[in-house]
Amino acid sequence: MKKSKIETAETRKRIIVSAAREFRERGIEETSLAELMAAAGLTDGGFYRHFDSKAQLVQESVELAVDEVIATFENAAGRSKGRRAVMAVVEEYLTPEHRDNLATGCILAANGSEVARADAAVRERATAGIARLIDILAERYRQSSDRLARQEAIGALSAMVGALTLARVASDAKLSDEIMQATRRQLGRV
Amino acid sequence: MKKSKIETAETRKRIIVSAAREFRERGIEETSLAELMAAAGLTDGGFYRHFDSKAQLVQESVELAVDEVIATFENAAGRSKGRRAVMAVVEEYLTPEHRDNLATGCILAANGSEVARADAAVRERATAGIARLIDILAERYRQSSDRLARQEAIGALSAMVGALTLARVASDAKLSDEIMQATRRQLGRV
DNA sequence: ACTTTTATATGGTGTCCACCATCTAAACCA
DNA sequence: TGGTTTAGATGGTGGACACCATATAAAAGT
Repeated sequence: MKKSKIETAETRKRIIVSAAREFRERGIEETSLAELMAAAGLTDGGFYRHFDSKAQLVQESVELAVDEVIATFENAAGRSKGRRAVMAVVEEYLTPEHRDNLATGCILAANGSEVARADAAVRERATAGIARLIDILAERYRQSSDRLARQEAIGALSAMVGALTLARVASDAKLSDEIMQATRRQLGRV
Repeated sequence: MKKSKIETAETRKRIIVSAAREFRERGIEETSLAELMAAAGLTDGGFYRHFDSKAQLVQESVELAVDEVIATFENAAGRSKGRRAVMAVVEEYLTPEHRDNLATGCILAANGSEVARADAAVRERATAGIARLIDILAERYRQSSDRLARQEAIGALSAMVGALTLARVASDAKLSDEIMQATRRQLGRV
């Protein structure tokens, strides 16, 4: 049954949004097209009317997820300036809520090691995202007239992604919480 | 053709060693038993003489890989004391060589997001490894009479794992190098 | 109004994978 | 030494997966 152009565009978008969540929740390779289409309320046969391949959907979903982290960083930084703004991002990033909600969280922490092995198109999108996140933090560090703004921004981003990943690996709840808390505090030191 | 007890034990060990490398290189779920057995110089039929399931092999391989990172940390720290020892670890961890050699590198960076989704047995082994790595670094920070030794240790480990993961995602060689260099320098600041 | 186009459903196909049954020859044990 | 056990090879099996052919019905175009 044919749908109108608007509905078709909406369906396509819904598949991407849904995939961006599922990939972060269950992993990219681990999620099948059938699961994805079901999550979007469709059967899997129609998939190829919207995408050439799973690889193409992965690219677009990664791009969307990357845009989401960027928006989250910008939102968290909000109207604050300097280190205050950086710390607002850190405080929102390293929380039990973020740790426990893979589907809506940072793709670099949710799929980091998988993206590192992904095809060039996917890695390029992720790379652009990393560059943007560094810029967002560096800009704030610079507002605190930090001469090593960019270096600190990179160090902070690395620590955030690493800490969240480790906190998710840790099956010991206490250790998991401690990893996030210690990294938060460490980044808060001048 | 039956093999002697010694040979059997050697074969079993060879499969685990080989798997620990392949899993880091290609990913755990992405590596098939047939590939693993071929890499160990065997056909896949005999696999179940040594292991109950792929899950069991994964557990033992992860354990081995975790032991390897721990040994690498201890070795790099060597006879140095305090922050000097920590920096020796960092300088060895955040190098192009480590970045470009997945198979022999840190499992937390190579399989972080995958291990976070793994079964309880695997996560427990990884968790024990994380705890040990933190202890190794904290002990050194304490030698420099750092009152926040444990917090610094956790921050440093998070930054190392995060930076290596991001450096591997980055398809831009310059950015990749910069991520490692900046994180090295950032961790070197007192 | 009527023809053409197309979004999705249904029902495949070929391939890969974890896992298994069986065989064989060598090691083990009495 | 002869019977038993077993490491590993060979050749499955059933299920999952990416992807495809076809049918259908509704939207688009004339």
